[in-house]
Amino acid sequence: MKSHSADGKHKREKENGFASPPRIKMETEDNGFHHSPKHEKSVKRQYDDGEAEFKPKKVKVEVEKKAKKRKHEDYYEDEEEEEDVKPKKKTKDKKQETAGGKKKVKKEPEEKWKWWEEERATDGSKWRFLEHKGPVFAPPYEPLPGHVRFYYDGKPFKLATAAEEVATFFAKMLDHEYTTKDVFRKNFFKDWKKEMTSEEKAKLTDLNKCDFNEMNEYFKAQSEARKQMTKDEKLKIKLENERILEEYGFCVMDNHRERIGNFRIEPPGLFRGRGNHPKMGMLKRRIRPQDVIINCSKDSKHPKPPHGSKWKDVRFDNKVTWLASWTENIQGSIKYIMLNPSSRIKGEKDWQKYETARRLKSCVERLRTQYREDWKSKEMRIRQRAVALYFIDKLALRAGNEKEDGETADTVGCCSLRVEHIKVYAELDGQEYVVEFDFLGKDSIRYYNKIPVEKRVFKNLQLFLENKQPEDDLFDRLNTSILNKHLQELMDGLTAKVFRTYNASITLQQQLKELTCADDNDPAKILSYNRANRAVALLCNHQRAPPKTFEKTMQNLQTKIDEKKKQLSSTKKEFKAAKADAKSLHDDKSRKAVETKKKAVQRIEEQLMKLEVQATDREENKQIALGTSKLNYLDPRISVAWCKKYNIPLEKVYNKTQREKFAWAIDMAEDDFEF
DNA sequence: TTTGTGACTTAGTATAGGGTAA
DNA sequence: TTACCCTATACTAAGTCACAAA
Repeated sequence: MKSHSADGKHKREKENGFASPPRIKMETEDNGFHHSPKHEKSVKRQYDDGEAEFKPKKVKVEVEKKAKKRKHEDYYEDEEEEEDVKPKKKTKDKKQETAGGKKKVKKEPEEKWKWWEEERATDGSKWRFLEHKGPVFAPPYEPLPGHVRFYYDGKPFKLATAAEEVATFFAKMLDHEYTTKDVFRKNFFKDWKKEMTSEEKAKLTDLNKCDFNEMNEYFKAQSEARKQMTKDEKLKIKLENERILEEYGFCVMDNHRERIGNFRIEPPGLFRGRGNHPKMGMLKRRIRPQDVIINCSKDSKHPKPPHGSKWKDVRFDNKVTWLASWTENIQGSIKYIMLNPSSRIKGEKDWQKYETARRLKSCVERLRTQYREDWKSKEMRIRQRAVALYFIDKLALRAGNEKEDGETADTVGCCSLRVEHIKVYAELDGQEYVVEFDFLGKDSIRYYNKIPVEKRVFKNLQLFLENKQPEDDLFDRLNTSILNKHLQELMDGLTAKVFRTYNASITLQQQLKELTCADDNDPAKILSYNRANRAVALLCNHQRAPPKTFEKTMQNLQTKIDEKKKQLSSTKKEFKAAKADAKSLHDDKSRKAVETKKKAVQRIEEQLMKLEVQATDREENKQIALGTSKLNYLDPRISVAWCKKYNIPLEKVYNKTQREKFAWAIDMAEDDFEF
């Protein structure tokens, strides 16, 4: 492929050259050149450094030069490529008109922007030009029709709009287990009261006397009606959604039209934390324009707030990647509108992440030697640090920041493990020095594991546990900040989470090597791939609730398999009979019949084996989620290389979205890529 | 040194919608 | 053509980590 495929050549660079940002205001230099409405067709930029070494640290001036150089080209390519998905915009500004003037040939091979072949900014700026239309707000509340009533203590009770809206949030969730939980109900009722008029407040004093059933039925009927809509009605909605996507779903960042990840503001509703969340049921309030901060370039066409409203603020900060933000009322944290994973800004970062992990690969043995040594340290803090690091490395645990208690579910990671989360056994089931982990991690997913550890680790753990209560910290002299500072000293850019990325990717690579048989057919190879992926998901503890229809699905599959088996045996019989015929008749026709039957047997055998593979795959996947590791931990170049090596269509491994996200890897990885 | 904040990545689940079997 | 099933996508919560402020 590319002579300048990046693999292995960039190891030493500071990944994407974003050194820590000297605070330079840039907007003024920016000066609008990005708008340039020229429409010379994108003659793909030729690189002076065609021989490919990606020069990591160009000085800023050079970056600018390049930017200027391509300013007329790129934006319009994107216009072309979007085209088969979206209806072309008719009106709009000058650039679009000029662009629209070009003849579009639909089936023309698309030319995608290869940002990974371009220089990256080194001054800490994330973009030079940013224009967008702002977020889409949740639709206003539509009061219930008169016949849908809320009852209190068995009698209809008319709620004012504010309280009614919040009541509908609860009504919609009635079938959910959440609404039976004490904490949820308590939080809900408290927040609901805040929305009530004084009369309502006086009257409605007991949630148990509130009857939301009629409302619940109404919403169910509505969703049923939506399903029953005619094709035409559905199409109308679809087109409207496409129109909104077209208008609000994209921005222009540095000459390129890029897809926004989440352009809709989160609608109001009841907060549903995960696990045992102390704030479940609280009211997530409606976000209005005056809550929203817009970020764009000064010289762009600023987004207009909805009629009669104002933004909270409009800023021009190109040191960040977000387009809009607001503060959410449950935890007081900030929510952002950002770009899609297929965008340059996300892709660059992703690529960088894997390059950091690959750098860890080249020094991980040194670090392991070091932490082993540290197990013997005289200092408690160093021993703790070393044991924690061992867990992070060996078990791919998360760092484990401290959390404010009472504010969130009680979950932990490595540094925040408590005494109650581990048990140590000098001997267990015939193994020496076993540690048993049992704790809730991110998203309150349980981590349970029993592993034998080295004797020194074991002795250290015993020491850490001495004289402590169950609720005490296991590593009382350690936190993520201390750990990461240490890691930073060991390798530039190293943090705890790099180990997860590294171990996940290296595991995939090893497993693929181990499991793939060149002689297998495609389905078997793909099963091997999925198994390799599964090994990683297991390592990272990526779980999912078994799909509700799991049992049924498996049953259906089994039925199919049984039928296929029957079909196979009868076809085999026919094959035998045909052979017998041919033997006695010796004519062409019967010989042909033998061939036909033979092929039929083969075909059915193949189908059967496909089904069986599918069943195995599914069964093994029951409680394991592959998506998370595939999307966030596995260097996509490993998968691309594997597909190339074994001639497996990439679509078998990555769906469309994933291929878009990993376009950089697909373009640059050859079959010999080594992580 | 500790605490808080902001930006960004990672996470599981709900649901829309497209394909397929009946 | 409809019902069903499954996948892709949308959604948003919950982490990590750097840096600033106290």
